[in-house]
Amino acid sequence: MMQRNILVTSALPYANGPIHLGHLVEYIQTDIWARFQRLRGHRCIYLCADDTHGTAIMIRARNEGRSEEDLIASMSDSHQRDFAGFGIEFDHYGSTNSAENKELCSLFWTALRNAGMVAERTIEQLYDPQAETFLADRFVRGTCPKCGLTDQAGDNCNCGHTYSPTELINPKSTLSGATPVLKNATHLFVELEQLRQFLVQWIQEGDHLQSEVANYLKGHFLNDELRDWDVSRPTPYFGFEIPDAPGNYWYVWFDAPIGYIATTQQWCEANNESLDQWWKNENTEIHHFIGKDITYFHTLFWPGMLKTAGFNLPTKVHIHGFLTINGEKMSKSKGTFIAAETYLKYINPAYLRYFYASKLTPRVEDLDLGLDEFSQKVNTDLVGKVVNLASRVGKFAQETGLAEQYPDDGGLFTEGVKAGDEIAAAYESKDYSKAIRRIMELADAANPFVEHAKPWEMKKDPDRKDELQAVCTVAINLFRQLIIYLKPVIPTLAEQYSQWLNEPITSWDQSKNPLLAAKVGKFNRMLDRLQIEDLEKMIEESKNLDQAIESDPDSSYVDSDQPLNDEPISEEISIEDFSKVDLRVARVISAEHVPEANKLLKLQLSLGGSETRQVFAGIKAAYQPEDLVGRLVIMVANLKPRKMRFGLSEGMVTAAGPGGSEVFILGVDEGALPGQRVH
RNA sequence: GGGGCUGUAGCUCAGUUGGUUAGAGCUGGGGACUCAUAAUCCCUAGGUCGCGGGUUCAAGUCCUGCCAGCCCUACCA
Repeated sequence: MMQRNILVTSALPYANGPIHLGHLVEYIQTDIWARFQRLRGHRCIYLCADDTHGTAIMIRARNEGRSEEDLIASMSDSHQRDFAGFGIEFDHYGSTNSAENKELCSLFWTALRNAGMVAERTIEQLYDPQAETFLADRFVRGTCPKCGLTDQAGDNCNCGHTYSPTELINPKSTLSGATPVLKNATHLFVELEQLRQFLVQWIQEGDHLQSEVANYLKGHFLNDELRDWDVSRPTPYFGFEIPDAPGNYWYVWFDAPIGYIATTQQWCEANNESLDQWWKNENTEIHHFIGKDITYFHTLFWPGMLKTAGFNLPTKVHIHGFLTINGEKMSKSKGTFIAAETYLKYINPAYLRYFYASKLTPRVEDLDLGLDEFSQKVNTDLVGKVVNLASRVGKFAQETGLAEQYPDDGGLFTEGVKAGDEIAAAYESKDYSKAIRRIMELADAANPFVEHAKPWEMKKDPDRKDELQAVCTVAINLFRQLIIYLKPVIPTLAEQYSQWLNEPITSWDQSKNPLLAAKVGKFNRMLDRLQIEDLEKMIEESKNLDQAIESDPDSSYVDSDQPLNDEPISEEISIEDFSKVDLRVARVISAEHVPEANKLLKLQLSLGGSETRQVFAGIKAAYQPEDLVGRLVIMVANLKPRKMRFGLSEGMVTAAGPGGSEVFILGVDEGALPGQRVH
């Protein structure tokens, strides 16, 4: 077999938050693929790094009163600890804030300049004179220029209008509360349109992308002229200063993917390898694993940059969907926003690796972690079928050892060898669910063999010792085959096997020949059943963690300042101003979905007696209609009715939260009656 | 509104280039065994393959229309 040289990466996690189960969908699937390739005898290096630059890091470091370097160093430690906990085995873990990365950024930059692809344009942007920084749209709030609503986001208003932050009336910086001023800033743009022909071809030919991704790009980007990409940010910015444009920094998404190469270089230096061997060599494969949210950075900009700078293009960009838990988006309040660290306290990481593998397909689909399904699958498959096979012959085998010749097993082992090719093909094409399915079919065939042979009867008859040895030899070799096939997913199980039989598993091909004439050590329990209670504890702790997040342990009521930062307090008003708003207690008497609307529920609210109001509320993602009926809510009763596509909305239901599924309706303590005014 | 993906047994999914009575695992029901982590084994139930057209000797599989779900995008709050 020809040995392939394969370089694999996962997306670089951003250094402003801990690793959670959603991230792990990616790192686990990449790790499985890399381990599989190595087991098959290929050269495969798996590289990753922290993504460390940008405004968010700068602001956070500022808020925490420490340097950016300090922040990213501690974040990198915690990321690497979490990854190690899940058995993610990087050949090297770097940082985008490295000397190597800086140098490579210059190299890419020069190439883009030389290719005549960099354009300079002055744009007018809001600037916070107090924080001394330019403000991205999301850091500005103010009054909507179209409808006059106060405290609206920098790029769009609750009234539905979109605009530029420069059009906002009375804008405020969310960083300092200061009034931003308009300031000219020169930005540098990469003219991607120049590479259009190349990109169109690269995207649609050569199987670099899943077909649905190629279609998506074709429909969304390639139909129109490719817009210039703004790759510079004026000072202050945490990142690398652009050498030929002092006072300007490369935008974080410029230097992040270059981090793949910089990390390779660090690895090369440590291992006496040449970078060109990996990144300028047509015999090397480059595989990026990423989530669907960062598709266009990796499928448009990145290939464009690589092409221009003369590096290898990705052989394949593998794109996956998001994680849902029990069919819903991860939610902090429901305790399903589970940090890697929290999971590790309660549950064996091998189980998550197995479960993800059993659900992953080559398509860009969201993966659902149903907690009941999770425990059931782990317990029936891994414990009941796989490990049980070894467990049930463990004691006998310790006495008999393995036979010199492989006994007649009715063709089971040979079947397993045949299946091995299919399983390998499934791993290769990232169809892990298929691989797992085939492996479990083998396990399903193995247990009846032991059952029908009845080794426990042989054990009672000294004359049948050879038969007993034969049964053990078969059972252990079938188990061994399973373990080898599962090794990319659950390497720890292979290690346990190796200790037991004193045989290291280093190659996929070991599955083709049975282990014979070997001593068998004492069998130790390999996996415990997954307890529902542990899952419950994990959820409970995740809920608490959310409430206590980043709080001072000495104080029980230290809440994050994030909400206030996101949305600062509005300008002062008089009591008369407030009294204009007529808030009323109302009872939800009916609630239903609006078929054509994505976010709206249609509510009928009763103000007591025969007074009712029809209100459309953007809470579909957060509430089920049936859960609302009967509840008391607080409504704005004198709001001018608004005609919507779906009907007339005669008021507004009050709620807090950023939106989407994070919406929390205001309630009222017991005793309040519909129609009563809120004073 | 535009684009994409999906829709097969209660649940999770297989169904190869269209070819005989549509499959598996789990769950459910009945039985057996005791080597094994209340594990295992045997038997069994259960499907108008989202719906309607069309192509074909033959369609879960191809074409088309519709419906539903999810995602992206736009609009709407």
